[in-house]
Amino acid sequence: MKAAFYERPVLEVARDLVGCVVEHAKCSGVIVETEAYHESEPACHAFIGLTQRTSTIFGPPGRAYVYRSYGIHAMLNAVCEPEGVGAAVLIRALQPLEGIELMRRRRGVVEVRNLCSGPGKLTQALDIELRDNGVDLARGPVRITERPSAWRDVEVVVDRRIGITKAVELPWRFSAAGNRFVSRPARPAEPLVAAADPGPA
DNA sequence: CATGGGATTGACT
DNA sequence: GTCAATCCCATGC
Repeated sequence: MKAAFYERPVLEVARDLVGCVVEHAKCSGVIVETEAYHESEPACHAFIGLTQRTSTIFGPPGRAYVYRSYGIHAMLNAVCEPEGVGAAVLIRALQPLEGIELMRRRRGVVEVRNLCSGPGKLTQALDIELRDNGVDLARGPVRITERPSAWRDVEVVVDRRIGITKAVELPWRFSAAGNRFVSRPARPAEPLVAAADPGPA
């Protein structure tokens, strides 16, 4: 997709990326889970402002922002909104499409469901690393392309982001409804009216 | 230059 | 459920 796709409100891009395809190093998968991050909220790296680490997030939309987490895992994000605004979409899970044997070798596991069902897993499966920080996602080597026809009308559900300690209440995680390749299934949405069973506290 | 904190994962009780 | 691995970067002396 071209830069115009990413130069929009980050929540829209995060929703629309579900169903699109990520490809790199002879492997590909359909995005089934994303999270949005924006400079206005403290869970976003860009919240602290422009630093060496965050310069990619403030750069032109449509680039990859890749950083290391917990010293071990590389995280893949798509930079969004106009240049100068710090916003990005974290790619959290893929449904494997091509190169499954190669993914198995890279991951050291056999179960297809375990190849890309987490942000650190999918970068390992597709061999995405810090060297890919800043690459143009329309040109590659890491590339994101449009939804295959079977995913054209995928149903997307929303709930809270995972694994953060700040701004935990924001419903900024998007996943393909009922998909088995997500890192964690979405919680059912809060009912608008209290049900007969109030549930836990 | 020293220190602390992770947008996680896998192994283990 | 608990917990440690491990590295990059931001911050403070």
